Amino acid sequence: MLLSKSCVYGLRAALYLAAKNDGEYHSLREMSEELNISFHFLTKILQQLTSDGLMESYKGPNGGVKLSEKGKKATLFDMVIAIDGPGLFTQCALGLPGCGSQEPCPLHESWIDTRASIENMLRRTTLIKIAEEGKAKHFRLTAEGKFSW
Amino acid sequence: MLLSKSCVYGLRAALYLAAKNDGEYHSLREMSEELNISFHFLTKILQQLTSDGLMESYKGPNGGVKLSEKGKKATLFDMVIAIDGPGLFTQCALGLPGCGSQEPCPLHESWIDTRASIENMLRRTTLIKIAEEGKAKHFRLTAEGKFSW
DNA sequence: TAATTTAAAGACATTAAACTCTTAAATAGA
DNA sequence: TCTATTTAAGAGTTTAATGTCTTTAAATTA
Ligand code: FES
Ligand code: FES
Repeated sequence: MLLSKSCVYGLRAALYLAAKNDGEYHSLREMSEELNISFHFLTKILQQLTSDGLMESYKGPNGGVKLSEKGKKATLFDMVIAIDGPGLFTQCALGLPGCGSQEPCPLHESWIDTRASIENMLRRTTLIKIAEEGKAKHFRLTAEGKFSW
Repeated sequence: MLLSKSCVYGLRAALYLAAKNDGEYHSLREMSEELNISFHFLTKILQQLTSDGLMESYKGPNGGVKLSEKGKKATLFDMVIAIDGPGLFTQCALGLPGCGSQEPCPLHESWIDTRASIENMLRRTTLIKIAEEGKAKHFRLTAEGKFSW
């Protein structure tokens, strides 16, 4: 898969929060149930996004997480970088160490173009924008489509 | 990573054979040493390509593997399908089961375009063509660049 | 202060990918 | 026929990703 499971779960959760778009904290329990993601696993992932500054968390009753100001401006690219790191956008298609025009592998020229088109696609869209669209068009965010924006 | 390690190793080996472009069988021992790939692991991968008809193998002294006729016409896409399967070209970017315009996820429209551009990139080039270019321009095929076409 | 709710942190378990080893089967050549 | 060479097949191991559980810390409510 292009993105790791952690990354996909993080994205779904971020889109959930972006769709709510209230300033409220939403608990991980609520989100894990709505989105059909393991509670503890989701916790791990969102901790990472919180420490990365894309989300803010609050402990105690009525606590939870919400998008930070930074998170509200974030693109899908920012999310992928935060969770999976930059590898997808920097690594050689043949897995060779270092990827550059200095000592390219046979796939280099083709791959850097394709890689850039993936990156552009992810940079193009903010969480908020895609969540608004999802809400308007009733796109699905879970396996069963049972989640309603 | 976009492609699995198995897939990358398979590609490197296929490019090795495509570059030789003699009708000869090349032993797995030779290839694993030239390409810095674990002998036994490479064996597994090439067995798969052989049973898929992209390569032919021959046992005994002076045996080994070579590209089949099908393999000589094969593109990078054919190789990826043979080793990693079609998932990359069919699956939902958010990991949801089934991916189609029937019940799209919020990334669907963006993703199918990007996915197609990956697929086109891989379909565009045959092993032979890319190996010829690699040979002509002395591109590297191993970590240290020690392999010489 | 005490009880409850929630995230944080980290240990632990499971699974799938990556890698290794051993034995069997086919072929060639002495 | 015997031995060496090579792929085939399959079992076994290691490692990294994924998923679960327990304990701790912070905040709220009573
Ligand atoms: S060196 Fe291989 S893709 Fe750049
Ligand atoms: S449904 Fe998600 S990418 Fe097609």
